Amino acid sequence: MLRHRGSQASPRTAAVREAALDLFASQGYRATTMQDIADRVGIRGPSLYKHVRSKQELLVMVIDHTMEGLLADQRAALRSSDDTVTQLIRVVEAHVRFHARHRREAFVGNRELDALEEPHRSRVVRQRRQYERGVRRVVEKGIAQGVFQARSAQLASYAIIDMGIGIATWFRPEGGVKEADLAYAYADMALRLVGIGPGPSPDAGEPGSGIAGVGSLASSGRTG
Amino acid sequence: MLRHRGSQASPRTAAVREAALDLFASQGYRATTMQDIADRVGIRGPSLYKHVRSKQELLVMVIDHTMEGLLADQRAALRSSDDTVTQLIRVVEAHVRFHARHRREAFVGNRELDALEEPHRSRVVRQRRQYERGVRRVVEKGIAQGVFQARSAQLASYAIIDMGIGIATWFRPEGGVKEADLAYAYADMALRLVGIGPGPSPDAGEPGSGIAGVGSLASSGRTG
DNA sequence: CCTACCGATCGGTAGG
DNA sequence: CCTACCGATCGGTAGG
Repeated sequence: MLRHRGSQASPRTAAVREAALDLFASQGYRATTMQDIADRVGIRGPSLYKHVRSKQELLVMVIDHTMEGLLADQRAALRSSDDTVTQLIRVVEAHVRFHARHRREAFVGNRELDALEEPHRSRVVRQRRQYERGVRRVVEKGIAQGVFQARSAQLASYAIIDMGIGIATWFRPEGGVKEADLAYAYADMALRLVGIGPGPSPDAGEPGSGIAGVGSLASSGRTG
Repeated sequence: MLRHRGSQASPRTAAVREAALDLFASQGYRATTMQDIADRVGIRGPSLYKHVRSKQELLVMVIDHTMEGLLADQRAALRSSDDTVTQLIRVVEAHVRFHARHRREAFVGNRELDALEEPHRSRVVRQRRQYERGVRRVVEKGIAQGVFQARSAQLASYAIIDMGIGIATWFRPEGGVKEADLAYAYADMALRLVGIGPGPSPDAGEPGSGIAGVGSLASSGRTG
């Protein structure tokens, strides 16, 4: 899932993209200079232009690639079943797994959307709306079928999406929370959110323990 | 709640802070020039330095003010009752109301944390941890008392906080969703998340209608 | 609060 | 992939 497009280009070009992704995630797009990227790769600044047309192109590639992966994963989840509950579970799990596995990409896609020049920004905004619609339709279908209860399908789907997006902010693979456990926990919470209450079996987790090892990407802090 | 500190200074100074807040929210801190701020206020760029020491100081003021307001609201919510369910409801409602009412502030506080120089950044990160702890402790207490069921207090509180943060991204006061309704809806969802299932009375909302008028701050798009 | 201006940074190009 | 370098931008200061 989400094999780096860069792996088809020269190794150097792939390294440039990886360096850009990492720096955009940790410092921000505008705070990252072409010099920073070149240093990371071990070449001189101007040499980057042998691999890439502009700094903006690097951002476009990172965000486009991310949105395509996200949408593809969601489509697969939606196609996998006709059962609404199963669909919601899989859509949420795909969402969560993506944000855990591709934290930097998701983080950049969220924070640097404004740094995208037209027409790229508008295209990505459309893709994001489409992605949100995918979640909302499942919630609406469940409500119509009487299997979900929710005050507002719109608010419930925003809440579900936003809690998943937050994962990219604090999740750390080394932190001890396994991606699968995270996906299951969030799917359970999403189901509860829409009025289905299986919840965890009371002895499924260790409630008081919290889950260790939450660190932070870049500056991490959260809330505001 | 959260009266602009600027209102104590000269009207011009207040205008400078307001312009900075608005521009930081819509364009980002780095993308905003002192020239932009001066234009908005109707003075020349260098004249800004009669009101403010630096661009960074403007960001520090915005974010500090925001964190103080957020923490004060949370403390009031926590002090208001000993009942854990009531506390969670009020903490979530305060969180949601703040992110709806002070969207720009919350947005800037979240997105521009990295743009803060030391020691400001570290201080704000500590405040954010404190804020998160406030939510987590209520969840932990509820679990210990047996009134909440959750796999992980940590994950549940992150989910609750993150869904509220998301509000700053899409909420529009003109959008037709009233702040109070938003707060109630999110408090209900938070309760469900921790295993309490009152949910809305089945006829409390219009499920299929979604809620109209969700727009976007700055570029808005979400997810990524 | 203004004009004049500085010093530094930065994305990108020229021309090998 | 490199050296040399340009043009533009920008935060901030000098000195009224």
